[in-house]
This record gives sequence, structure tokens and C-alpha cells, in this order.
Amino acid sequence: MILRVALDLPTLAVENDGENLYDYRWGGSAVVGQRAIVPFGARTLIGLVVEIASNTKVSPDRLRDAAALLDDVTPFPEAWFALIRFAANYYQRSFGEVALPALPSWFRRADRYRVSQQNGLGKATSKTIERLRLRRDRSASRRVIGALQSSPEAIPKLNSEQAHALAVIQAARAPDALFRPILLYGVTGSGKTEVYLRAIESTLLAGRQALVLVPEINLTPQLEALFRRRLPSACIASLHSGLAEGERASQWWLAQEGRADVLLGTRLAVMTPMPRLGLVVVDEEHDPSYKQHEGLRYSARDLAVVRARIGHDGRPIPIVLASATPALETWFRAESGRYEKAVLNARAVTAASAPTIRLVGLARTPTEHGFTETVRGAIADRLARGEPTLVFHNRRGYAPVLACSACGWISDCRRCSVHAVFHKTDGHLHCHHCGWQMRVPSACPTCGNTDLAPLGRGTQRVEEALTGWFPAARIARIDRDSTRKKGSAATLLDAVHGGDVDILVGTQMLAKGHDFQNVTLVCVIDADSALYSHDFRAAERLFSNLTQVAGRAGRGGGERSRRAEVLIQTRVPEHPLFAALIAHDFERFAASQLAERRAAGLPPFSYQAVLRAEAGRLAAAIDFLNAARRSGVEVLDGPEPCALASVTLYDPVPMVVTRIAGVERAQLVVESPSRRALQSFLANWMMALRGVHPRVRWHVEVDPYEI
DNA sequence: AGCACGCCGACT
DNA sequence: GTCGGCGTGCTC
Repeated sequence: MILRVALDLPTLAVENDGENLYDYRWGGSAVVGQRAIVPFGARTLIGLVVEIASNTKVSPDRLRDAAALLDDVTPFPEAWFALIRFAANYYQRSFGEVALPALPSWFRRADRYRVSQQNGLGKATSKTIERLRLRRDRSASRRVIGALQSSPEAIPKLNSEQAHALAVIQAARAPDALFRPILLYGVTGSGKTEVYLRAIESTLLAGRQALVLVPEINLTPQLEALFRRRLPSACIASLHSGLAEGERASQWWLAQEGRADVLLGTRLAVMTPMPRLGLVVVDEEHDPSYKQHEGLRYSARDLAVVRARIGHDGRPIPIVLASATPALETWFRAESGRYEKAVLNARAVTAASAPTIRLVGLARTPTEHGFTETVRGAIADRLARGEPTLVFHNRRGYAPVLACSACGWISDCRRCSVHAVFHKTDGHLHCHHCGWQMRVPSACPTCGNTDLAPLGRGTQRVEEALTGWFPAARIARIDRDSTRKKGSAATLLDAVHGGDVDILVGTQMLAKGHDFQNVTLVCVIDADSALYSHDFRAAERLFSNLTQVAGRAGRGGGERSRRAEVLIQTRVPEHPLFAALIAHDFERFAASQLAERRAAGLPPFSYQAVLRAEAGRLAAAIDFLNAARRSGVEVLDGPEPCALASVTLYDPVPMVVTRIAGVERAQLVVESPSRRALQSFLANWMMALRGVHPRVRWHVEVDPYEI
């Protein structure tokens, strides 16, 4: 018998078309969806049995025996294969490149097993897997005991919109329902969580599993605690990159075996096999962190939709995409009727409790350390009242660059085409791209001048300015530097919640999901950099960020909430984005953005992919892309030109940050108004590119987020 | 992607 | 005399 095995390898040869499977001889029994230990060159790998055949095209002298078949994990179900197959085709990867990284590394490492011979067949044993099994069983039972000990608490009553939204989700469960993803659209505090919590509850009552995706690791413990309180008899597993290898494997195993009722996780959880999946929820569906930026560059939100469409037992299952500021792709689909829209009345909530957003013009107003008198005054006012203030500034470090006033030297990274950022707290220059660092020079390295000036402003400098003005205030800073140590973020946040902080300075990471009850003032020091960006999604991101930031103020309710305000400093207060933001009018903003995108032929009115190349010299990367472009043009003029006619190949250009860690990077954008045409072109193009010998590293990214 | 094989410079 | 640099080539 021949096992056709998927390995975590790129499609290497042109003749390895399709799924890039490797054939092995095997004399025992085998089931599709089992893992196999196989020899590959000098290595021993774990692969996945994708087909079982009686013959092979591989010549007998090259064919080798599989070392062993593994039966410790239940074979993966057909629906999972369909998802992986879709992702592999869509993102132009081999089946194994998608399937194997979807498993926790525990189940991918051949060195966890000892292979011995038994009746002429390889037999694999592993003590570590036995230990993992115990751990899995323990964590399942602990969960149930924990649930019994918790109190069944006050359950909020649904308002009419929530009840309607829930009914929409329930209707999607009907046997004859057409597949339509549900956009659950409602501002912070409108009760989205309560709606999908009820949907999860009824999913569990029907004996099915729910998959819930969240954008950030930080949000999992919070939501996990809520789920445990509200679903006390459920087994809840969670999965994110912060877990240790063994813990991740045992959580994954619970979901994969069907023992976990709810799987809560970040983007990597989207490909976990779940044998009785009945509902998918993507919380904050617009969040950029659903996009994976290395390896397989997938969108977990998009794959979640595919997963729900594939569904269970050949029938689609409901999927809920929740957001206050949906991605324009999602919004467009909801507006055009491809997605169902369930609205939690934003306006009612807005009128009652949303904070007042005010713009503070910077153009004709003097500032000190980047602060206008208005903002300083507002902070002083809150200090006098004993109410905490949040100050947002999306740039870490002390100053983005250090410069010599005499000769013009500036602190550039040696290996990247960016400035090294001055960090005053540790007295070093840091490259935020490659991690390179050096002590701050006491004098200019080129002319010896000792007067080196920090230019621009980061969170450390903002903190310093505030300390100067308000020496008695308790000021804390939250950014990637201040929270690097494990648990330090939690300690800082506890201090804020405990009322031990008067002014909290931080980057965007401060805005996600945290509820600061007593905050009545939120300040944004400089909102403008995104407005000048060349990235067509910059405005969309800014609107969503500012909405999220504004949502941090006035959450306690009552008189304080009514006084809550958000002050945004900007040089262009007349920008239409701000008008929509102040009115809490996402719909107006989305309509104007979509009109612009339509006129420019940008997503969601077109589909994009990029071919990127990396080389020691930029010219080598550009040369490769030019050759690739010529080969792409040939593909378009080739034997099946009709379907591909609408594909546009742009010229290769260096990336915005051209060099990172000594590697020069360039890219070429491909665009088409037809997803089918783009997909079919990419498949043919990749085949052609694999034929040429690669002198540079290259990869394609489908649906790039930033180009 | 790894990993081996292979052919040229600075070390015990 | 060997250790090791990374160029090229193969893996069912």
C-alpha cells in the first residue's frame, strides 16, 4: 500500500503539481488523517496521510518505507481537510505548508517518538505524549470542578435589538438556511458580547462546539473568565501564542478531541480541528492582528468565514463577525447583502453615554512638548478633581531620532533603512525593526560635537513632560518597553484600576479591551501621521483606533460619564474623518471611504496580491521581480487568456522600509477586479516562477494588508 | 526549507 | 595539516 503524505515543505519541483505529496510504502493498516513518521533525505519528519493508494508514479528505487504511523491523535475530519485545502489553494502554498504548522509543535516533532520494529512494521512509542495525555485529561476535569464551585450569577436581560440579533444567529442554524455571515455591528457598550454569549450557550445546548476568535492575547483571560462564569458546566479551552508548548498542545487536543465545548483563541486557533463545531465568532473582526505577517500570510477572519461555510456534516454553520468599526471589506459585503447585518442601536447608547470628542487645532496654537494649553489645562482640571487621565501617543521611546546640530549626523540603524530610536530610560539607541541597539554616544560619531538633540516625541518624552508639569501626580507609562517583563502589564493595569495612577501614558496597546471605570479624560497628542500616509487603509485604521481610544472614557456611567471628554490634537481639524468621528458616525465615514475606494479601484472593489523579493542587493531583488513580471505577462498572453484578461501587473518598487537587517526588499503588486481571475492567474504564475532558478528569496502574499 | 557534499582561507 | 565558510543540489 502507498501512503501519500503531506510534509511541511514548499512546492519544490514543477512536476509536484497540486498538493505536493510524497509517496511511501507501508504494509500495515492506515487511515487518511493520521500522522506518519517518514524518512526524508537525511531527516526524519512527521507528515500527514492525505491519500492511500495502491500504486505510485515514483520509481521503486526512490520509494522508501514510512517509519511508523501514529495513532495517538484522532484522525482529522474531512471538514478540516477542506479548510486546509482551501487555504493552501487560496494562499498559493502546498497542502503540507498549511496543514502541519496548523498543529502544535508537539505533534509535529519526530524526535518525541522512538520507532522500533514489530512484525516487520514500524511502531512508535513516546513517553512525552503519555505525559501530555495526562495533562490534557487533568485540564479537562479541573475545568468542570472549577465550574461547579462558581456561583450561576445575574444574567443581563436582552434588549429588543439584542434579542433580534440573537434571533438572526439562531435562524442561520436552520437546516435549510442559506450561508450568510452575520455582521454584529454596535458600538462599545452596546452589548455585543452578551449576544454572542447567548448564541454560544444555545450552541452548547445543542451538543456542539463554539470557536471564538479574539485579536489579542491580552483579551483572552478577560473573556475566558466571563465565559467560565456564564457557562459554568462547559469545558473551555484557550489557545494563543503566549502558552508554553505543552499547554498549547493540551488545549488544542481538548478541542480536537471534541471535549472542549468552547475554544477561545487568537488567529492561530482558526485552524484547530473541531469535530462538532456549531458556531464561529470573530470578535473585533476589523482588527489588523487577524492577519498573519510571516510564514503563511493568512487572514484568520477570512478563513473563519470559509470554515463556517464548510461547516459540519456538509452543512454550513453560523458565523458572527462583531465590531463597532467593521473592516470596509466586511461593511461593503453587509451593505450589498452578501452578509447579514444585525445592528445594536448605536445611537441610543451614544446619546446616553458616549464621551464628547473635541478637536484641538495645532496649526495656529503654540505647544510645549507637543501639548497645547487646552490639553494641559484639561489634565490639570482632572488632577484637581482626582479623576484619572489617559494620554495616547503611538510612538514608543523618547525620540524617534537623535541628531547632531553641528554636522547633520542622525542616528540611523546600521542594518536597516530607518532611524534608530532614542530610549532615554536605558540610554540606548534602538532599531525597532531589527532589534539592533547601542549606547547613546556621548559625542557625535562624525564630528565630536557633544550637543546631540532628540528630534520628535515618543511616550517616554511625553511622560517626562507631564512629570515636569505635574510633579505631585502619579504617572505611569504603558508601552511595549514598560511591559516587556512578564506580568508587568498586569501590575501596571492593576495599579490603574486600584486608583493608584493619575495619568496613564501609553501607545495603542492601552486601548484594546481595557475598561478604566473612572477615566473622564482621554487625550490624543498627535493624530495626524496616519492622515498623510500613502497606505490606503490608514484612514480606516485611524478611525477605528480613535473610536476605540474614545471608548475608554466615561465608562463608569452617571455624572462623571456625562463630563467625560476626548481631546484630539490635530493640524487638520477640518478633515472629514474627524467630523464623522465626532458625530460617532461610522456609517458616514464608511460610505465616503468606499466611494473613494470605488473610484480608485481599490479593495474591496479589487483583489490584490504582492510578489516580494529579498536579496543582499536591491538590484538583484528588482531584477528578479522584473523577470517575474515578464513571465507574468506571458502567462496572461498564454493559452487561457480569456479569464485572466482583467489582471494588472504593476512595476516592481522597493518596499517603504527598503532594508531590514541587511536585507533589501522590493515588491510587485498584482490586482484584479475579479477574485477568480486573480486566483487563476496566481496559480499559473507560481508554476512558471518555480521553473526558474531562484537567485533571491521570494514569496507571494494574497490579500496583503499593507502594500 | 534543511541538510549534505564540496572546494578554498586562518588556526591548533 | 584540519576546522569551517557558504555555493549548489536533492529530498517520495
